[in-house]
Amino acid sequence: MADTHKNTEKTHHLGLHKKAKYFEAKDTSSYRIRNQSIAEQRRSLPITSVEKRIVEEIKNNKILIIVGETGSGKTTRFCHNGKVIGITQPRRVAAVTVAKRVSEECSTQLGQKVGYSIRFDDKTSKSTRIKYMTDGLLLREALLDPFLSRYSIIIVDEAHERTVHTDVLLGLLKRVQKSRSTGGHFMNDEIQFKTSQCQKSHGGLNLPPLKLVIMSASLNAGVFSEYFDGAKAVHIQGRQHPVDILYTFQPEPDYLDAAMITIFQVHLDEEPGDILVFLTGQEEIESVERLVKERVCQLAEDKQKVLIVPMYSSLPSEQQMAAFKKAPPGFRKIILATNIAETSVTISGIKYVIDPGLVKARSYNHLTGMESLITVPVSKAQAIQRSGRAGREVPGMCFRLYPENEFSKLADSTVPEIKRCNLSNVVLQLKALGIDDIIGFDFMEKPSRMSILKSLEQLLLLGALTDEYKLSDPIGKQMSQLPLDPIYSKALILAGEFKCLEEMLIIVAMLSVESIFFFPREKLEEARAARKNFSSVDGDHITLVNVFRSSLEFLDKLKLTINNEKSISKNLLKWCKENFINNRSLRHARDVHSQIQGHVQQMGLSITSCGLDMLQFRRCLTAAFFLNAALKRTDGSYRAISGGQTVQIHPSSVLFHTKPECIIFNELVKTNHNYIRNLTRIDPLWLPELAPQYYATQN
DNA sequence: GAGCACTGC
Repeated sequence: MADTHKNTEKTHHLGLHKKAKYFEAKDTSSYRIRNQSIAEQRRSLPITSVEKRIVEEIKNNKILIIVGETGSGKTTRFCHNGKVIGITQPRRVAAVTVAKRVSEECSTQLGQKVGYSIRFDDKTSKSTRIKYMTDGLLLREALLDPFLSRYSIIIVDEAHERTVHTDVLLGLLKRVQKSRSTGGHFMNDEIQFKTSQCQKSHGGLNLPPLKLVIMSASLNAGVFSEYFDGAKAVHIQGRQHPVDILYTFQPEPDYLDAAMITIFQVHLDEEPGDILVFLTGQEEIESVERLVKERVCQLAEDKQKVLIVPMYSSLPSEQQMAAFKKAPPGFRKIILATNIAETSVTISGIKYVIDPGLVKARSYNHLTGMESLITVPVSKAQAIQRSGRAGREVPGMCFRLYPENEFSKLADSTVPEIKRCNLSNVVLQLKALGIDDIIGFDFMEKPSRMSILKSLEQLLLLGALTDEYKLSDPIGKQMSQLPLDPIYSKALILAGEFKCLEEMLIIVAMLSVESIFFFPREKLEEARAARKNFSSVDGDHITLVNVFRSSLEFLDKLKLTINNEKSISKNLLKWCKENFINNRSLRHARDVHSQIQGHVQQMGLSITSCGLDMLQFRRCLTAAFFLNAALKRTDGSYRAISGGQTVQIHPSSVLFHTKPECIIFNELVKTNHNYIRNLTRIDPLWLPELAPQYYATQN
């Protein structure tokens, strides 16, 4: 009863507080003004004539910064001296879709003149001259070809996103460009040696200069220009429709409530058009979905035509597709989305954006090695990106659920990822590229000295570096070749010695993907029962091995009776559903598994199994993950040995109820508590025995 | 008793 009353009161409240009261309409919003002023200040050109100009600019400049929504592909219609133009993207899906579009525009078959290359999927050939790829992949290529000799031009798209890969790539490209114009003197001896061999095979030709184009949607081109020694920046006006930005008069104490009110205000008062609401996570989306559904029922019948669609990454792909479907005639679609709708997916039909201005972001404490997910205010750039989602097809509106003076207090842009993550992988790759002075490396934005030192220390403990902090041979070299977290690469090398490489390959594949199990709220008991079939008393690692092997057995049996690819994957999907396993994650794990298997075979490691001797496997896990050990306290919590933090077993672990005395774990994440995930029980005496370099001096 | 978003020859 009380609930109903509350609800009607709120609905009423909506009626009273019309737009003009609740929101301050900023028709001459800072957003539009800013767009305008760029157009005035810089020589902005309509998109059709821009192409010619850019080709001209690339001819005349070694480096060019292009700012604005360019419509990727416009700049890539030419190439020279039989070399390749490489275009990098932060995301796989972007690399694929842009490549497809450009190859269609050129009327060529994908994979011929225009192709793409991403992990697990290479659509290029000898005749490919325009190659789209992920930036991470180009970094990997640089390990084999340090001068990127195949490329004449490299275009880095979406540079404003400042992912770790983009930042490292920019540093590398700056260096490669300098060395290609000075004949390679810039690189150290080892790389010069590699290059001279490489050049011999190219008939001793000197490499032509490398041209760079940096594309950024950010309004702040200055940082890129400055980094590339005052490189020329060209501004291009976007093809966005105007978006009216509306702010609240007062700060909203409860942003979910404010979001609810706004959803209904738009639905009842504004003309047709879909609504996109930015929320922070799955839980929040589920609860808002329930609340909206409840309140819709209380509306007049002709106002009940709404379609509510949740959208977040861990949603099974069939359900994600629902967000892309058009709403039935007369219906309004309301999409409740995480950050995924900010850049990763584009949903058509959106006219209204509701933005509480918050995001759940990963932060990393390099002192404790602890990652945490915290809800923080978005940056100005993020808020602008979000509001832009309303103006892709028609003029739109964006409701920011905070006052305008709060907007001005937001940070201009999000802190680049390289300043808030574990750098072990970055450091290892730079070392493998022959860059020994990591602290002196010309990063666009330098990570803290502390976090670099911490990574060097970790790599030293893993044996990837010598006492002089040089890449060790063979361990460090092998580790750098594997596309894995360094600690997983080390685990594979160790597993070769422990004769359980087969099992460890499965583990690193399963740990490298998103969550394998899922526990839907409404079928929790069923899901738990399903997992019991795979559970091991030893912990999550062996449980994951059991899942992987069971799925392969099932797949093999299927292949004996059916030879229709489609029907096989349909059956596998059914098997996954029955077992509450995420089909996408499992497929991804199979891909990682076969890729890494190829790598370790090439390295000459022999893939042997420990059979039923799980003791041996657990000892190997201990030798590999000794840095992540924890001891039980009397109260049932745990103490992480290396960092000293108090931690708890994550409820998703098979050891949640068992609580063994001593465990090793793979992940330490702070959400509501300090949770450790993916555990195996071990004997504490194994630690000084198997990791004396770390535990011999400790107690 | 619980899961922001990306990504890797």
